[in-house]
Amino acid sequence: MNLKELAEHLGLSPTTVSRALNGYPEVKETTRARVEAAARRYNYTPNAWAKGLATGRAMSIGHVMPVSKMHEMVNPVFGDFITGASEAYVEAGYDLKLTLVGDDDETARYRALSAKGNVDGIIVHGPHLTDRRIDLLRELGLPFVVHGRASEMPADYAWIDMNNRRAFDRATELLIELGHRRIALVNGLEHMDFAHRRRDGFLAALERGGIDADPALMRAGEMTEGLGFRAASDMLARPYPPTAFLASSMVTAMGIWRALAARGLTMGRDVSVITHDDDLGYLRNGEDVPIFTATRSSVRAAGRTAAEMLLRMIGDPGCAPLQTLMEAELILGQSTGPAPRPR
Amino acid sequence: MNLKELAEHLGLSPTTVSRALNGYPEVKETTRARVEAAARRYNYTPNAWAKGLATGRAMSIGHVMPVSKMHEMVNPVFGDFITGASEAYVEAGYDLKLTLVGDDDETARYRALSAKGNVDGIIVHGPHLTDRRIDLLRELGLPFVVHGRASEMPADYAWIDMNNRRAFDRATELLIELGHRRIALVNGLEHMDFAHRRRDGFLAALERGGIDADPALMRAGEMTEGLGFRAASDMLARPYPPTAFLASSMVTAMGIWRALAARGLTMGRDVSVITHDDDLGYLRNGEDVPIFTATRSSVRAAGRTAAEMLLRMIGDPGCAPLQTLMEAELILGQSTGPAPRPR
DNA sequence: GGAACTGCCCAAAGCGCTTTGATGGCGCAA
DNA sequence: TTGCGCCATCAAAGCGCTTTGGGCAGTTCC
Repeated sequence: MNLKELAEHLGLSPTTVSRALNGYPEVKETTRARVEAAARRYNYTPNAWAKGLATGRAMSIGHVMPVSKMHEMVNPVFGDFITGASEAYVEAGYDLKLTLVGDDDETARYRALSAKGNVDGIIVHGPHLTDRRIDLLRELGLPFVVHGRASEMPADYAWIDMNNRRAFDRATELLIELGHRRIALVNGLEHMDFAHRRRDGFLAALERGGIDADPALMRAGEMTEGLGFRAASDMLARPYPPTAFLASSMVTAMGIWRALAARGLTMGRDVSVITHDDDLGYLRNGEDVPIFTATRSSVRAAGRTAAEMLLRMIGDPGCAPLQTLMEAELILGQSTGPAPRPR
Repeated sequence: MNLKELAEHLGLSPTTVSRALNGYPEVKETTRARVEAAARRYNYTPNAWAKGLATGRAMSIGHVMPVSKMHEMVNPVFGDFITGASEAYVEAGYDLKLTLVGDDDETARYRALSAKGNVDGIIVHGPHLTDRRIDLLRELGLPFVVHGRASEMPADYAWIDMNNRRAFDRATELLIELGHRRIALVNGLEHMDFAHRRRDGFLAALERGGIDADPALMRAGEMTEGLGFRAASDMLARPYPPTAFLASSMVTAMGIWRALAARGLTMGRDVSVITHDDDLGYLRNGEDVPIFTATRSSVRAAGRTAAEMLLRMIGDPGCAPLQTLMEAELILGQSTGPAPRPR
């Protein structure tokens, strides 16, 4: 059933039917009601292609996810982020177009996405410290929101980010207050902006605490369970092992915990662990009592807000780039305790 | 830059340019080369909407993910599945359109997706034992592939599935051979088809081993870490605790492991654990040595195959529904060992 | 009573592409 | 020279929708 057929059924012109369905004021209310009833009855849905062609609006948002060549993995927070964003899209009648790209052909894919004209805006995932994608998108004139920031670039674009620096600063500070002096950082890849900022926060707190950073206690890599396990195993085998760990993700923290267990150490008593917790649906940090002391920030909420920001910018092309900074909460769990007395 | 402008630049008609770019035989090779060069130079990309409208093909595949109301979570295997599927789409020039739906409005969303005509096919995620979606899609006449099966429905649709029954049968058999008699199952929600089949396999192996299934040792729920922890904690507190666990996912197994650790039990010695391992990028089951003994099947490979099947079916509408059954491998890790002597 | 609105509806022109059905030019055989 | 077939190209129709620019009543205003 298309518009023309529907119009014939109703004895109206396509014009009027179109206007009735799109809420234009120049149709009589009784006519509109008739049209809407018929549309429902015949299960009429406007053809997306024709509509896109006629209006120039795609009613669709592109999400471009980098997929790491190394582990051929997509960031596990992605599912939650998308879930949040999708709520906003559904409400606004938008579709979500997903593109996964390897690091190589990325700019080409952005260009194509823009030229094909089948997205109204883009969400950029996983920004690096300097990120050419931002310049490219600005040049293409396509509205976009970055999930995260690119610290080394002028900040005149739209972004939503968690205050990574502050979060890790506070977490480190807490460990110092508990008496820890040998604190290890198991971070994400530090060319990724979020990881770089976390490192900054970590180092800032150490410095305030009068503690020299020890490169041997700092590790960065893709945030897998294995990274946590290997990093912790290595560090614990050293002459002056750390008494506390700061981890960039729950799965990494679980790897650290496994390494502790393998050495017969008890988390929260022998060794303290703080992790960042993205509040993922399938990997809650405990139910009533948190397992890990953690800096927590819901990535799902971030997804929803990012989508809302983008939709607002699409709706009002003149508006300045929106920016949102979310603060993480520091929640106390069972994985931290006072530093053990040096033996 | 659109087709008409490009044609004017070249002093050709839009017809010829279109044919040249789409590989039709009736243009001279030298002309084709000229056209292609110009297209590249002016960065011409055909407008997706116009193309879709003219051809009736959407060049886009819909993925419809149910998002569980209970934990507002999307299945964590999703990211990997999509990564696999996306490889096939990129090669074939297809887009991926993602729709997340709550359990309520699902049929409406499928109808809309079909009527809007902006997908050529659909991948159905998370089928239940009986699943109305399959009837609906058949009725809509849209090609589709189900990731999983719906056991209680006629199997004349296209699907790709892992042999869940066999996998859990073998895993249970292994535990029995190791001397375990009190074996617990911590499963996914059993109205989901995969979980139901795993349960069947588990029960079949118990029966062959002459062991009565104990309802107190069977738990089903959303496959979170918390489920594993709670189920194992409860069961271990019972008068006759299990000596082995079978878990439906890695995160659940990690929850079980945490419960063991909390009671001072060592996995692989005091209590054995086997899990299913979807071979997720960020949650590898150990690097060289597997942490868990596991039934393993790559969900990423499944995603890729599902996409290829769907594309083939779209390319050849006459072809019968394709079906693929993948076998899981049973890999030995450190989490299993002989049943301890009863005290 | 005529002019100027207003309310409701319609015809037709696009949007950018594909595809059908010509068209003109050229070589070749009769 | 005429006639035929083939090659390379083109004009125009159409995909299903929105939107511009009327048009025709009926109403209001001076």
